[in-house]
Amino acid sequence: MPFLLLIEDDDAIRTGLELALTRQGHRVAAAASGEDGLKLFKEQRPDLIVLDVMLPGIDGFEVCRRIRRTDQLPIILLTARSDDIDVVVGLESGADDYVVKPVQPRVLDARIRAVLRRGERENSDSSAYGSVVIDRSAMTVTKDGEDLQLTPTELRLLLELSRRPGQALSRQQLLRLVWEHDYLGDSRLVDACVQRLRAKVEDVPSAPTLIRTVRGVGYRLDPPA
Amino acid sequence: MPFLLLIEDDDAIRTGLELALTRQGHRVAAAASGEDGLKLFKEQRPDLIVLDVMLPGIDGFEVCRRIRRTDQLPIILLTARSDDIDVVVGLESGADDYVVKPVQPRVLDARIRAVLRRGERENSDSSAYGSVVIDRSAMTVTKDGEDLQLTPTELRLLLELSRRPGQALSRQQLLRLVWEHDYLGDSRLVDACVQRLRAKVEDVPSAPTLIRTVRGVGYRLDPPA
DNA sequence: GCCGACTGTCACAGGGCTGTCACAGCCACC
DNA sequence: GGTGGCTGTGACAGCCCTGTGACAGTCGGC
Repeated sequence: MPFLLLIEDDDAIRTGLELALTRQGHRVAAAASGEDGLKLFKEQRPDLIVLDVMLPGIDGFEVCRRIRRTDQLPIILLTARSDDIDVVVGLESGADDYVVKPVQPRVLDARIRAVLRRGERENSDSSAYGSVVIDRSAMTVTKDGEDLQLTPTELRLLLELSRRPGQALSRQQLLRLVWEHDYLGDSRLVDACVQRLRAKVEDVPSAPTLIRTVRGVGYRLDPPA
Repeated sequence: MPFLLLIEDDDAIRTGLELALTRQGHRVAAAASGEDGLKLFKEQRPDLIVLDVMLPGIDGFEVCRRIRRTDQLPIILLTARSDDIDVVVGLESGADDYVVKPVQPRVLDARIRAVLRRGERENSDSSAYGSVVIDRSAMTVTKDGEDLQLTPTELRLLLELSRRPGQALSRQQLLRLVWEHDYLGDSRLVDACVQRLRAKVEDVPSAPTLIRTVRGVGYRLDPPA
């Protein structure tokens, strides 16, 4: 049974979600502030954290960053504002997913299960996307059983994308993850690498089904149907 | 029935994993610190160790190194941080596998069984890679039945590679495993030894099929098809 | 349908990575 | 002390990778 920590200052929402998530088969601990949340996190070591962004005192982003300094457990951000700024800041502070309030408990539940499943897959050595199989320990990628000769950068790009299947990653994020650069002027660096990767990985590179473009954001690796 | 030693300081995680692993048919001993773990290891001689990295006092890497000085039993590292640094340091300190927390018990169970299976194969006195046969008890390597006169370093390199067939090992890792050095400047040490080994082992040294180069990473011994 | 913004594509030059080799120190063994 | 084999080093060359910038193509909003 997954053990969740819910950090949310609004009493009504917190109590409601706590009840709903418990009913859906999770074990739930709850905190009403960032400080309490961090304390509870250290004491109880949950499997996953659901974290409100707007908190009195330490805000959600900061809580997220502090946890990320030492731990890698999944974090889902809960935000009342749906604008893209929050999403980007949130993901960059290390969250795995975000959900916009008001949220239906079963939507949140679905996200929770998805993120936990993703974690399980990451722990496995190889993952398959259609005919493409990524073997993390051999550091090889095969398609229909044949070895794809990926270059180091292409491989790193694919590995980072595959760590977050279904999640859109901005060029900025990819630049940080794959190239360890901070600033991407308006160069086509990421696009060019994606193009090269597609040429090797996709059946029809001009109509990609694995590595999808998310217009205005970046790219996303689609999980198998 | 496999006998495991679990070394983990967090009471909740330790108890939880102990219970889960017992249910999955393992016999489990548990320790809450590196010191206790080493003591228990010497007393009880488990088949495999599951070892947390972040421990008070002696940390997991150090525990791993100390055990490796005398013993070759499989060790699985448990780490909260998923960044590559830890993974690399972990494998260099002699671990056989690592798992990122939070971990689902059945994922850990799968890893344990995989590592044990691999161990069985390794402990068998000889393994064959195509026409090349490694005889561990005689410490000889033959090709098409003829004895290959490998030098000590070449032999150690081949043995380390063959401990993890199909897994890419970085130059850094190989340096630690084979030479017990810490720093590889930009010397060609590993490459040179690989070259010499290939000259003796491969059919066509310029087109190696056994010891493959993993560009940007290092080398990998390909298991027979 | 038009326009602007965004993305795909490509060729090229520079550079990083690896394979290769000769050589010198070192060690063990005579 | 001599000898021979083993090993690490550094230089070098070649190849492949990679980032860039220009341009074309595409998408979405109006």
